[in-house]
Parts: sequence; structure tokens; C-alpha cells
Amino acid sequence: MTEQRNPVVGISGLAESRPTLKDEAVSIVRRALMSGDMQPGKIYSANALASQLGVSNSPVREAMMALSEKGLLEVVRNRGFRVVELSPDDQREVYDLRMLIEVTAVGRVADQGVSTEDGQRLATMVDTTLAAARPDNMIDYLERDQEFHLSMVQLLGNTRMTKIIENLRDQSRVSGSYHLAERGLLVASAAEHGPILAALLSGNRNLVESLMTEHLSYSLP
Amino acid sequence: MTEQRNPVVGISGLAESRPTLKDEAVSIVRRALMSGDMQPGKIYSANALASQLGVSNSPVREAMMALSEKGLLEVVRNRGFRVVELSPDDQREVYDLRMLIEVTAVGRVADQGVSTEDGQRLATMVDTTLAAARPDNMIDYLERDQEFHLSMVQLLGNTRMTKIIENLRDQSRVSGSYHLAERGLLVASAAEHGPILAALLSGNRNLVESLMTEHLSYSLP
DNA sequence: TAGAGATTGGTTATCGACAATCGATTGTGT
DNA sequence: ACACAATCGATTGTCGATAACCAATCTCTA
Repeated sequence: MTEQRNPVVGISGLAESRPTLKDEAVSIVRRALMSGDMQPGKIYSANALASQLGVSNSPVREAMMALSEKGLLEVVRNRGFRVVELSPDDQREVYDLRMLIEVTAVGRVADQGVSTEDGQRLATMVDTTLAAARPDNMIDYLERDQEFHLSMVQLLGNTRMTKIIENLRDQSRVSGSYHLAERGLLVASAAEHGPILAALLSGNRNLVESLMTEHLSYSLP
Repeated sequence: MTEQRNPVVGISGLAESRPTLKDEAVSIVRRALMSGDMQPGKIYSANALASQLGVSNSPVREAMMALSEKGLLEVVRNRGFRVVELSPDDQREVYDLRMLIEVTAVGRVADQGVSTEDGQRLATMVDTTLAAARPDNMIDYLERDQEFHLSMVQLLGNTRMTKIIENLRDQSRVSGSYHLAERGLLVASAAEHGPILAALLSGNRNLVESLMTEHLSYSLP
């Protein structure tokens, strides 16, 4: 019988060419990873999460598979999905890549020039990020931080490069970026965004790159 | 009753902690993409491929989803999976990234030094690749070429960087790398591997990087 | 006691089925 | 002839069920 199925309310009540259940599951799990609701090293069951969300296993499974491809989860056969726990070596792998790609990307943007409009937009982000830099507000802060950095990179126009950088940053975030809060370095890190943007707008590539290099060291343990 | 299920014979008859059906499907589709059996721009049905392989839709679907994550396919909602067709802009995105990452990676390997053993292994690959450089042998040749380049990069020990480079090279390969064969540049490209390896072994980073830079221009249209 | 082998508990990997959805095609009215 | 609505065919996205599987626990024997 054509009974109305369990509506499966996602996040937004909006109905706009509805995203697939898999997509919703991806963002839910992703958020749980970033917020620490899912802890590194622990194994989680796709089926269990599926029934929590009120959907069947398939879309949730696909979501966790996708996150495994991105290196945020590990598939443990017939056991579940383990949240990755970056070893010191892993962390340096990610760090090295970010130093190479992310720094170069922002440097190139400086070379290429930034429109006044984009400059304004970025300046706003610097402010809101700094305002969000409170230890009790880590999750939101990290989101703003991510937005600012990705917005700079996006100006280069290389979508693949942006995706790669986003993924690397996500990997950094999962395995505790909490040493920032612990050490009260949160505001210090946010405060560097201003000079970085200034250098970017002035088109000083060398300066931007050295500031970015220094800035990235905050993501080291 | 514990009845023997449909055996679902994969490719290799080997039974060694059997890979998942999804994994088998991934390599099958991947090969089809590289060989041109699946053509850029065309849409293929996961279910159709599933019944061709004698398995259900789920693992094949997961495989094609994974390849979509990697940028080799595009999901077209309720229509199927389209083989990506790189626009000129897309091709330059990939090219720019390879120039940045792949060249740097090989350069760093030169700095770091290569063991005699590894050098031997690479030298063998140079030979077999050159031997495979016949226009009627494109698929095999491309496989050897890939193996040589990835083996160099692997020596750096950054697994994530290797994966990224592998993915970028795969993207280059899908959308016809056939201009090589067409223009008879195949042997010319393979012949550059020797000097590259020589420069690598001699630890001359600058030389390696400039040779690699030149070499990559073969992957441009 | 110690160790091999059976049992258990929980999870996935895979299956087959079906409604929702999309693009193309056909049909209709002006 | 043309715009627009209804229909059609194909494919996915999602579902619920189940056997295969892994790790850990328990049992039994030497």
C-alpha cells in the first residue's frame, strides 16, 4: 500500500531538489567528527546510526564509505567504521602537504590580485572569526576559520585544489585540534588572519606565504 | 541450511582474504575507463553493469560512487554515471596541480637520496616502459608509465601525497591521453624516463624538477 | 594451568525488490 | 506550426532481510 513513509527529517526544513539521504548522512557524520561527538579510535556501526536517523542502512553506509575515501574514517571489515586517529607520522604527512599546497595557493592569489568586493567579504570573515574565538565555542570557531581559509583559496579558481585543501584541513581537524583551546592559542591564531589578509590584498606574495607558513604551525601538535 | 551461494567468480581465482565485490567492481570499472571501453561523456548504468558481472546492484553502485568521489565519474541523478569529460579548464586545473605536487615530490626524492636497490628497480621499469611504447599497446604502456612515476613518488614516503598524485594522473588518463599515440609522441615520452631517473639518482634536484616539468607537458592537449 | 577448538554476539557485505524521479516522447489544444 | 501537458521507459535511491564474517568469550581436554 502506498503509505506515507517515515519522513526522515534532515537538518533544514527546506525542500529544494532534496539532497539524497546519503548527502544528509555525510554532513551529519562529518559534523559529529568535527565536534568530537565521534571520537578518534572508536568504532561506530553504520546500521546503528541508520536506525538512530530513522533511515535504512544503505544511505548511511554509502555516507561512511565516502568519508572513508576522504580519509576521515577507516573501514574495519565486519566490525564497523573507525574514526581515524592520526599518528605523528600521519600528522606530518598532512602538514607537509598543507605547507606545499595551501601556502602556494594563497601566494598565487596574492600574485593574481583580489577584487575590492572579495577583499571586503574576506575582511568581514576575519572579524567574525575573531569574534568567535572563545574556548567554549571551538566548533563554531573552527567552522569560521575553515570558511576564511577556503574562501581565500577559492579565489584562485582551481576547484580541485580547493577540494584537496579542504580535505587536508578536515583531516587535521578530526584528530583533535583541541590543543589550541587547551593552550589558549585560539585567539592568537585568529589574530593572524588580519595580517594575512592585509598582505594578500597588497599583493605581496612573499609576505603572504611566510605568514601562512607560520600560521599553519598552529595545526601541529 | 548452509547452502553454497553463487560463487561470484571475480578476476583472479585466488582466495586470500577475498576482496569485497565493491573492490573488484572498482578495478573493473577503472580499467574500463583507462582502456577507453567506457567513453567520456557517455552515461552508464550501475544496475546494467551489475547484472553483466552477475552480482547485485549494491556493490557496483558503491564502486561507481567511489570513482565519482575520485572525480572519474559524475553522478547524474536517476540517470546513471557519466564518464567525466575534462574541459580545457579542467585539464589545466589538473596540469597545474601536477606541476606543483608531482614535480616537487620527485624533486624531494632527489634531495633525500635513493638506495641502490630502489635505483635498480626503477631502472628496470624504465626499460620495460620503453619496450612497451608501441602505438598498438597504449593501455599496457600507460600502466607501466604510471607504475614508474608512482614508484618514484612513493620513495618520499608520504602516502597521502602519493594517493593525490595517483588520482591526478588517473584523471589525466581518462580523458584521452591518446593524442600521444596519434602524434607518435609515445616513444619520445618514454625516452625521457631515462634522463629523469639518472638525474634522480645523482641527487640533482634542480635538474630532476626541470626534466619532470618538461615531461609533464606531454600530458597537455 | 594452558591451549585448542567451539560458541556467541554484533556488524557488515550483499541481495533482490520497489517506488520516486528524470529525460524523452507523445499527445493535445490553440 | 507551436507551446504545453500527459505519458512512457529507464535508472536510481532506498528499503528490509539475511548469510558471511570477525573478535572475544567460553569450554573442554591434556
